[in-house]
Amino acid sequence: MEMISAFKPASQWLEKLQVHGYRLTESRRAVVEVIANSDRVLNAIEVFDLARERCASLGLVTVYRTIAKLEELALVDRVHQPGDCHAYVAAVPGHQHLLICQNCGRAAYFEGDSLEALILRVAADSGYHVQDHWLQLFGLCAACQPPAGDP
Amino acid sequence: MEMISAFKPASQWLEKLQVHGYRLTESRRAVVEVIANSDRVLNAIEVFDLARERCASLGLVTVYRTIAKLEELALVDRVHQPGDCHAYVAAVPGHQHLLICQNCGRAAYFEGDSLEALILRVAADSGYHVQDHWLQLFGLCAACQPPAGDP
DNA sequence: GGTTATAATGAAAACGATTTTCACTTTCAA
DNA sequence: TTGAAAGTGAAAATCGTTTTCATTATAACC
Repeated sequence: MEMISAFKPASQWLEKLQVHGYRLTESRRAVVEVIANSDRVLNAIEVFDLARERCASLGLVTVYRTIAKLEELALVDRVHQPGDCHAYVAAVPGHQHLLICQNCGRAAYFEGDSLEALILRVAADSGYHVQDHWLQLFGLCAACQPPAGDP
Repeated sequence: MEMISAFKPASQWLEKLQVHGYRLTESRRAVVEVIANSDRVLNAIEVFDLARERCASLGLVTVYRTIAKLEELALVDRVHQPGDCHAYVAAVPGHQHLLICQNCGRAAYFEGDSLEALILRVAADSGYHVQDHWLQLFGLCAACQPPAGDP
């Protein structure tokens, strides 16, 4: 199994925005670069703070509006975590399962193909028509784990 | 695989509240009965509306406060869904995977033991120390599916 | 390059869900 | 029965997010 990192060149995102009729602005560029270049989940305020380093006049409203467009174009996924449903990550097409560090927010996607049999079985047993699923793992990334032998 | 329904006698919940030093009041009883007797996910307003049928003077604030206590005692789980992270269901100890109807909110728990191998593999590949996981299936329960042959 | 329609902007106001504050009421142990 | 403390509902405060609106910037067209 390979782990898939979420890095995507911001230029591709900007191009996709343009292709869909959206204009390229300084504010938008700043927001896109922050999210596209991050390997962590970020909420609106975090994006705002990071993006203002590139575009001081940026407003929080524009962060929300840009995130909404990026979600619409499937460039960004909204991430739900215990105690926080307001984070976003760069999406990776076709790999919908996330592994998230509960300390630093670092995120990695992985494939979960072995779920199919389980889902079929649950559908058969329950009578539900299963349309979608979420599998997410939470823990500590390598950098955030306490050194071995610590109390 | 067996499907586990979430029914729990409200009296057990009330007893557990009492054991933990919480007092039994009419408002609290009404909230507890609504959630304990529902097989669907409910948000605060839905609980409020249903519980007021038993306790007309009930305030929305008390709904929130009671839900918080029930979560703390692991009697209720907060449910995250695409587009709504503010629903609650009666918890079932030891079975943490949910199947939720996106039409009526009916919820069932199921076991997902086959996940263990997957989680171990992801942990080994990624270097993460995996502490928790969410597996949720979304779809339509038997009652909410359109009749076969419909367009 | 200049012009122009319109998309995008930020500030302020509005919004909805949740939490806090507070004066009053209820529970329950002594 | 009594009294300390927990619990209550209403109102106000708070938080994150969305809407409104007058202004600015973009990019297609000349």
